[in-house]
Amino acid sequence: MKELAVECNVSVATVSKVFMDSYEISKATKKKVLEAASRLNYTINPYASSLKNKRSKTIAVILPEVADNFFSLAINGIQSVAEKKGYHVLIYLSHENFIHEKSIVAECSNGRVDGVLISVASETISGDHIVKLQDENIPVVFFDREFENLSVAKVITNDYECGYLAAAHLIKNGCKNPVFLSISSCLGICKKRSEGFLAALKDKKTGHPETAVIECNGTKEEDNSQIKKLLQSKNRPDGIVTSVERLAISVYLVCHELNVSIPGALKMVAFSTLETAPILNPPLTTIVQPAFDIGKTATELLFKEIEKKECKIADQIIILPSSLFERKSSQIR
Amino acid sequence: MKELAVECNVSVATVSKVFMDSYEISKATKKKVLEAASRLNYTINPYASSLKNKRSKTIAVILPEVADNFFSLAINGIQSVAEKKGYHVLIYLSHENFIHEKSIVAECSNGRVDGVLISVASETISGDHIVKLQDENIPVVFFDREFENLSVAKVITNDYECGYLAAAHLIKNGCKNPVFLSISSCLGICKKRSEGFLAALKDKKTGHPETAVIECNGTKEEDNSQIKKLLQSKNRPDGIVTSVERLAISVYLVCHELNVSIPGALKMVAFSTLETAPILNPPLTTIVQPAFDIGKTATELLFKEIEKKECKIADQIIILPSSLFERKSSQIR
DNA sequence: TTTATTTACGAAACCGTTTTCGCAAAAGAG
DNA sequence: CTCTTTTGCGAAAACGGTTTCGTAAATAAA
Repeated sequence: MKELAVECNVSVATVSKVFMDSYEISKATKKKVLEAASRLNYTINPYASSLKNKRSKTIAVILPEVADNFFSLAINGIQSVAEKKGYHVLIYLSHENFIHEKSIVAECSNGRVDGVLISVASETISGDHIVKLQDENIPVVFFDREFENLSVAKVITNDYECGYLAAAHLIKNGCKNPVFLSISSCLGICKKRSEGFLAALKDKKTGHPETAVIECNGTKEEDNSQIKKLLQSKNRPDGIVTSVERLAISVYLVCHELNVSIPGALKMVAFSTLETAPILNPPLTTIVQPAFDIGKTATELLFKEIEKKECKIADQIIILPSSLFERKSSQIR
Repeated sequence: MKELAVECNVSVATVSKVFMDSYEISKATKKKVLEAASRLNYTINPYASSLKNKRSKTIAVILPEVADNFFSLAINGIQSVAEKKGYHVLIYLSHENFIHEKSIVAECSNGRVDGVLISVASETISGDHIVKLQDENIPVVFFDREFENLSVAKVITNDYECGYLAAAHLIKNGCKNPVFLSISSCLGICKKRSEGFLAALKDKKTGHPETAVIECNGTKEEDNSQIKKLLQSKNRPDGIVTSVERLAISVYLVCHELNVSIPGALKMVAFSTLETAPILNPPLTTIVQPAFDIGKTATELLFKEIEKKECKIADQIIILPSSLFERKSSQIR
């Protein structure tokens, strides 16, 4: 900037003001400086700028994993609005691990980011790290996976209703013993989905509510063998609802291996945004979350607070409904 | 930091040195300062730090899109090493658009990042923006999708061989007229895969090399209708190799719609890391890239230059082989 | 005991911006 | 033609660290 200043015979203050597009500077000098800048291809140093403004123009996105198609789509939504605002997006992966998530969140509190979007890990058992972040005046928005009972803005889907819907759908189609595969009993998303699921079981007086929610929170191999055992047990279910995408794939793989016919012996509904759902064998009935919109809306909400248009977003809850796509995996045949 | 200094009765210089773990500072004061820091929960301001060191501890990852499972896995690999090094990861999406890619790359040249990992957009028709980046002394590594004829480090897979392998596999299994669905004639990855594909056609004296490479570079809908037309034409292929994941899904969807039997009427091989390949209808023969390792290796290479362990990585090429998983979609029946 | 060296720390300059404040010159008002 | 206001710009002080260099005290060497 100093070089540019001497090149143009002005002060650094003037150059800075040109880049801020200040009204104090005449058209003529603005033009002169900008031309010289592009000639020397000079651009503002973002960190010096951040230091001065206390604005990083960066947000953090904390995800449990990125292999799930849901999160890929959500990232797209997030990116689309961040970019429009001229913001940069830092990605962090918690790998479903609470300790890891805490250390990531801690990294976000020293001014590195202006806001945080987070979908909590399945192993997260406390919201203290999030509260601490808010205490440091960093806006936070949960998207999809919230941690309950916190005064934090959230963009989620209608999990309870969808849990209910999934169970009701299976029961309507003849299931006598449907089960729900959860990944965590702490996770808001799983709790609500399973609660809705159980409510349907009770309403329809079907199945065994006491044992109908099964937790799969191991490695992929552990989950697979757990599912295998489940499908070979004497009280094996005739219907499964999976709470996340990867469990749906596991169930399919196990069924192919054990020759369990879907939907003949087992009907399935999956919470999933899998693009390949219609071309699976058999086509998979899915409850699909509006992943892109969840990401987009959460980011818009975050910016409301970052830009102080709306000072307190903390208690705002936005619910974007999911929808059931009925396919062969859950049909009567 | 100033507050912390007075709290501990030392100078800011000393505090700074404590955090740098300088040998100049005694065990005792280090302990004192660190304790006070955690009590006041103080952490170093990253941007002030970056400004002074000219190190951002951040790398950029530029991707065409994130919906493709390949990139999700690659991000995991990238993140795994960046995290170990204490680096942060900025994600940018080019949406396959060249102009967009250029503006993203430009953003990376003002010190915001210490290095760039890029998988180029399919519409990228020049490498000037990349060269410019290198001129600014920002290390760059291509991963998976390179732009050819540039002196830039790259981590890629054995595309030519795999293209050859795919065609040979189809021909061996009885295809008389296999085609290759490309997304761009400029993209190194597609060029090599299609060249390998064509070489096999010539070697085996099969098919119509002049018309065997078809470019699908439109929207999803445009690609779908192009594929539909292809499968309804009188010279319709009896084998398809798709260069990217999304085209494989498109072909399957179209085949389901048109009732084209796979592998009866059409055999398929896809370049893809789709986790659902074995449970598709029919199971899909894939050539799977070691996505995680490509990301990981590329990042390691990048850090070699960032940390100046190896001054010039520019011409290094690392090839990680892909492997063919034969499934029903390409079998003789 | 004197001199040389090591240890532990502080003062101050600097990294590249932004912003306040002051001040001329130009323009407008009376 | 004087007086006020506006316009256009520069000097300098931050922002929060890092680093060089200097120095006093403690230790070692002679």
